[in-house]
Amino acid sequence: MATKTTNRGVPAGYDPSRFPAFAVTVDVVILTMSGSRLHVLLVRRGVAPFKGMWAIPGGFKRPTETLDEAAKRELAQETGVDSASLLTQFGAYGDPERDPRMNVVTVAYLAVLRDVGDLVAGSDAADAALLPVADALNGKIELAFDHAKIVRDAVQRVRVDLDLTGIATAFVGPTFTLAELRAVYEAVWGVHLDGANFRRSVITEDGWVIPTGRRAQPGAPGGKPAELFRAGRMWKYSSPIRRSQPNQRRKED
Amino acid sequence: MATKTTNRGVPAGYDPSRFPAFAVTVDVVILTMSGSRLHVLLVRRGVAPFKGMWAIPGGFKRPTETLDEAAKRELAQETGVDSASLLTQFGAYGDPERDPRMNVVTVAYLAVLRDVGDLVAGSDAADAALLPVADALNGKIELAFDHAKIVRDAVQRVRVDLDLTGIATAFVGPTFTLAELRAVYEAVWGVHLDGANFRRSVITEDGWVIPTGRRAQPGAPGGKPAELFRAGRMWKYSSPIRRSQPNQRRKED
DNA sequence: AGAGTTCTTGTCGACAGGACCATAACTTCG
DNA sequence: CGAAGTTATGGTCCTGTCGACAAGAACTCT
Repeated sequence: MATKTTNRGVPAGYDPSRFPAFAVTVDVVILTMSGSRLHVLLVRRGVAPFKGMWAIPGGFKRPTETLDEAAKRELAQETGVDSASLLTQFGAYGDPERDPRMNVVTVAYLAVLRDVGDLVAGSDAADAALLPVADALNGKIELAFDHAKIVRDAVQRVRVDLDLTGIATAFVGPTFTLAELRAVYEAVWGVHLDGANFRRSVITEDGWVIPTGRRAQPGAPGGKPAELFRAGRMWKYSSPIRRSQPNQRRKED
Repeated sequence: MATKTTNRGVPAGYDPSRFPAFAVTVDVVILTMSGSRLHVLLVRRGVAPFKGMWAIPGGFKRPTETLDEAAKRELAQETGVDSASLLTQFGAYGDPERDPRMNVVTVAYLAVLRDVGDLVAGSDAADAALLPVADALNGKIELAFDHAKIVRDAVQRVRVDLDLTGIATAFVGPTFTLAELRAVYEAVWGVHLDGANFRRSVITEDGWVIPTGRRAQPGAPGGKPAELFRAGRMWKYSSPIRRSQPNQRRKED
């Protein structure tokens, strides 16, 4: 236990010049809202292993690009969207047996898009689909590799980011109603928020939402047409809405 | 732009069987409290590149171990501590030029320890030291590779974890005074917390701190001896103290 | 026109959290 | 030993925040 390390912690008997080689991939969990529920973009694998199963899109990192650039490239290839601002790295996965073919370490990114539906249509419909995250989390949809855990971690991350950053605006369009924005918080957190209180929290202090003067078309059952807003500058730093009960006070140990 | 991808997003003209090889390392940012200030464990590099500069400890991941196991092994090698519970992965770094020798992707972990001082003494004193994180962040200490950014991200992470998890108890010993616990929040967040209000927040609801009946020895300037507590079960889920002003309301855009 | 739905404004009360003061219990110094 | 200084602990007060709830406004459908 006295074998101390000076140079980057290389233990005795381990030759640093003959380092083990890994494949490095970048996987992207693409989340979006569809029908007031959270959805994830999945692709169906055409080759073994896990042939025919659903998986999150991804690919090899190239030696000349950064991890962020690789994620941006994968996102553009899969959806055609070129927006790096809502790409967030949230984890790395390197279990030895996670890929039966070889040693592969993957770095996972989270991308939040609004209405990716029409973009998926550009791809082969049989290969890519928008599926509810609830089905992926409860095992109703079986995912290849360790992608179930990756999706679970991504949802966990977006839950936290929702009251730490302004990621909520990435789910909605350039203009939006407060009900649309509220639906994001409700779907991701799985809670119910009072519409009146939500409006007050967002409206009172300025910098969060800016009224456009226009109004949205009411839905099928009618109702008063909602005001249309666009995001203010304050969303870049945090969210005006905070999760009420972050501590669950569970009974079990 | 129509080159669609079906199998894990491998683009046309890119042979997946000849994937680029990377070295994968695991670096550990070891944080601890020393004199009411946040400190980080750094080692001095003995070989090129960046010979003589400070760096965070780390080493190659082995093909047979997971990333978490590699981080745990590195932590044990560096400090002798074998406690996996406070090891948290917080980022992956893979810029092509981050290591001038070869393509290396590193996965960064955060470890929070109490009083690592005596453990460092077991190592060669000239090679490892506990230095204030403030000096590493403001550039007073120049770090090798992109380790300055890694340390910055680690501090950012522990700031967030402090009001989302019970990581505060990892900084203090098995028994502690409320002043010690408060010092953790104050040092990491850089704020001042009222001692009386802090006590009330932690004491009122039970499950957070459990009185041991004993009292601590007062320091040099005297003062009433403080009660000694140990951590309750609620720390496993969240923290009783939350950051007051998460939104800075900055003027600039 | 009337019922149903959604959006929007208003009111009220509970509660958490910060500022502040007073007291207790220890130290060191004169 | 007494006085001054320091820290811990308990108490009060006050303000702002947040949730529940009620009521009106504006639309769609039958």
